[in-house]
Amino acid sequence: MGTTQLESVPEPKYWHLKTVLAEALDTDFTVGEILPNERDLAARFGVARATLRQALEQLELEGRLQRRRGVGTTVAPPRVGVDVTTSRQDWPGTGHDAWQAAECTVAVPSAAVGRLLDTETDEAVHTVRRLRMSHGQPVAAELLYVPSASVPDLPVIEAPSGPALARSVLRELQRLDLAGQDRAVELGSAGAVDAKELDRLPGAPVLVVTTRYFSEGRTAAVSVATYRADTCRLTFGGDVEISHHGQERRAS
Amino acid sequence: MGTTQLESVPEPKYWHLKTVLAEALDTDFTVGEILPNERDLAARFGVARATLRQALEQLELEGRLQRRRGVGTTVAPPRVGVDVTTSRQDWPGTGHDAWQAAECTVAVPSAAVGRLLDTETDEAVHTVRRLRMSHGQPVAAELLYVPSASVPDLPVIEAPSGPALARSVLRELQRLDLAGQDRAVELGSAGAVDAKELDRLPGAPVLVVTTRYFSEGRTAAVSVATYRADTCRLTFGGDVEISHHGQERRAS
DNA sequence: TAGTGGTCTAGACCACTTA
DNA sequence: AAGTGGTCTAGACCACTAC
Repeated sequence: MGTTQLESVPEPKYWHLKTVLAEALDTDFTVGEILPNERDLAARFGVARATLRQALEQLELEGRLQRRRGVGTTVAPPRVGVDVTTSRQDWPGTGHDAWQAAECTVAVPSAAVGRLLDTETDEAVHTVRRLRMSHGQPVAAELLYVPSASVPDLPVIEAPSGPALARSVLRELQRLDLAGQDRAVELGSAGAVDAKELDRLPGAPVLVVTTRYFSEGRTAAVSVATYRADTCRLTFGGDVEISHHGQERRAS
Repeated sequence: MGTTQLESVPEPKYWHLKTVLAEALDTDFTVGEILPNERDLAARFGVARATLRQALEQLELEGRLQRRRGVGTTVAPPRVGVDVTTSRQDWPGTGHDAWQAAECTVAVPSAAVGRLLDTETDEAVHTVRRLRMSHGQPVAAELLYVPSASVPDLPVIEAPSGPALARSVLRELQRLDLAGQDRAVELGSAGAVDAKELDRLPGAPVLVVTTRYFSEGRTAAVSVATYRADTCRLTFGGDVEISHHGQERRAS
């Protein structure tokens, strides 16, 4: 025999299936095309539906497929690159791909966020909820925590409803001069509310971007943004330094 | 009745189970403690093992559990923050938490990498494999692609074996002055080789960090590093500026 | 050898979308 | 109403680890 492999490694069926499907996606399908349904596919490959689904789940995790209940499984477009580099707060409704639909409440943050903010336990902070759109699709849901100390000039007269308060808080925050920021990215799964806003099922994989904004030696605000992991590629373009070839370059 | 919920939302069992388990982890368990086995847990909660496993998978994805075949399920420690900010190539064997065990071959990269490198199709490049350790555990596996043009002074006399070549390539790369870099983070699943080096099963979720290094107006190298998503939190700490009030800040 | 998690099966029913 | 993916079950066997 060929001695190509000692076949000592019994590759799981779903893994092999995933490989076969991935190749098929490259050659026989175009973006947006719908695949046969799971029962047919499973029968075609001679496996149980659960096994077929394990392969599909992996491909969806890698951003190659998109599955929607009641509709079907389609070939996903390449992930969109979303820039996560911001030197100042983005203004809702301003510009190309940005944050939208702000909402604001005042609440006591979780212990973890409270620790990042250096606030007293049980101290309530302004909590702004925003949604980030890209190409008409929601890509991220953010919770922005702003201690009252960061927005001292917030008009107290108006105790407006959500959206108006959100705009006020963002506007006041804008006035602080930002000393710097601090970012972390990790994998998480979407909670119920985030999932609904991102048009995904609860538990969908997300990239959680936690940002601390510094100003005047304090932590002025903390942002926790959850990006759809299936459709997003987070880009950090801002690290290009002033090159010797004359004009300073900046990605994007 | 309480009218608290219209119970119109039949929460999936595994989701509820996950919530219950997450609370139990916080209150009744300590880091490193082993949980009862899956069959017992499933029986205790009155669900099928597959359903219980769905909950455990989510918790593992969130970095709260660690499961090892043949051993059991243990409570995972908090994720370790690994700094992904580098102004120059890290030197293997140099310093605290760094890259180790370099290996090098010469090969034609995938089409996607070739595109990032601006190389000719079918042009072979030096391919350095490194492993990043943190707290004695492997956290990332990297492939560093270096076109020959970036290391022109590489001693051609020595056509050394893997590790020696790797050191040579890294040393030569070190001599280039780095104009800047370009980073992207996305979710992926570990291939067979990465999985083995990271001590995970194939298909394990990873954070793929793709970095382009620029020098002299060209792309000098491309790095594709896959970080264990279950144990790592990628940090970008370098964005804090030295600004005393109101000096120039980069980025607009 | 015993016990663990990983894979796989063949069903069933549910929630959702579309027509 | 028909068709899709999502959830769930009750088994079985396999691969790995540790004793």
